[in-house]
Amino acid sequence: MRVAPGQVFIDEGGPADSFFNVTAGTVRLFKLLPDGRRQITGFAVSGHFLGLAMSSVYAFGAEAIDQVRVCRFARPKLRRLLDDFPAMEKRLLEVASDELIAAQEQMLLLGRKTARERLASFLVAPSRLSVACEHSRMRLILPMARNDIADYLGLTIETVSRTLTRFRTEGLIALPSASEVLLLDVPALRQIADALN
Amino acid sequence: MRVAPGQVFIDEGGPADSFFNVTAGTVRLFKLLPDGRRQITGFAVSGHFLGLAMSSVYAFGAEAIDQVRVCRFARPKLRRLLDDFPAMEKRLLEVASDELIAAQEQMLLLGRKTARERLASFLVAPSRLSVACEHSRMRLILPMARNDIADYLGLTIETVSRTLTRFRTEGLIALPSASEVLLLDVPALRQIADALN
DNA sequence: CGTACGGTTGAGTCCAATCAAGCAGCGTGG
DNA sequence: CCACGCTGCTTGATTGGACTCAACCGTACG
Repeated sequence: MRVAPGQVFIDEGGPADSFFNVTAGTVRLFKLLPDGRRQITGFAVSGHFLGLAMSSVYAFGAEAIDQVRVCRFARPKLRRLLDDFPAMEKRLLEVASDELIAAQEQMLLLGRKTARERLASFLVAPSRLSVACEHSRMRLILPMARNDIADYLGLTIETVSRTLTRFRTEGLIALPSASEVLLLDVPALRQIADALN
Repeated sequence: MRVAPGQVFIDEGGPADSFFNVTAGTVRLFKLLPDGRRQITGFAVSGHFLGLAMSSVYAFGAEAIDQVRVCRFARPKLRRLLDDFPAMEKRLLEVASDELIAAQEQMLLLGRKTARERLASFLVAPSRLSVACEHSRMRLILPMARNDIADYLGLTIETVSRTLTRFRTEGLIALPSASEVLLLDVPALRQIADALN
């Protein structure tokens, strides 16, 4: 199934009749408040499972950031698949367990870290697949916009922008273009992320 | 296994060699930053599973709030148990899935809700087992201190206190004692919690 | 060339944090 | 029994980091 950029293919509160496996592109997962405030709970890239919530309605929405491809399984089909391959269940438990750990890390970030620490954590997150990586440097391509980063980190777009330019003036990063970040001092950023100062 | 109040029985970063099932009391699960900032990621009461993280080290700490009893399984024993009873695996997946949903809800709270909304959410949370419940009122007994509530909601103890007294002056709650809360207008609190105003 | 959109930058505000007293409950020991 | 100190909670005054509001900039695109 192909999903165009900006298209919502899971809507929060809707009947959870399907299960997805992302095979290409980047997806944002989010929750909304009635007045429009949004919290992005995570980004899903190739390989991620979506909608493994064993509940009747989706607890979050999912929207394609760029061109996305997903494998869609109807819920009964998934059930049969799980019955036929018990190893699949074990795998899903592992995945859920990893996501739980990531979620707890994110709670720490949202509840207790400063804007500076949040941005640093975001940049050096292990999930962030670097394009190029030489000694203590790394080149990142961010598929998401500032808006998404802000809603992921519990900040505003302005604070994200300001904090990034501050990192730039401090020589910690470079910003060749809006969607590209060069980490010039990964150890320093990691130190900020973990509040070791 | 009995755990005395205040005793840490899972420490973050320690080798994850055991799996626990809480059978009595209340446990706080938390993550720490090097400078002492704490985020409580959840409270576990009777029936909750702990340490199902399929990783080699615990991603969070666990500490008894009051007198706690837990069932402890060594990791290999759990493995055998899962192999013998595949239904157990299914059950664990359900549990993990539910916790993931709760974690996402908490991310929304921590990232986007105001102090007022956070406290209201905390008070009317479905997990909160009411002692007495008549029409739109409810009596709660909180096993945790203000400190724990603050660290759970990403606030300070002072803000928790102030917000609760504000609810009191507004006639939404009563505070017979520090560990007791009477919800006088659950619908109104629910409305605040979900930002429907 | 003009418009639109995403990002940056600046000025001012505000909500929650910090700093600092006070207060109430409670177990201890004189 | 009551002063004492301890601990947890509340309340007040002030600060500050992130938000809000607003202008500006640059790139993409019709």
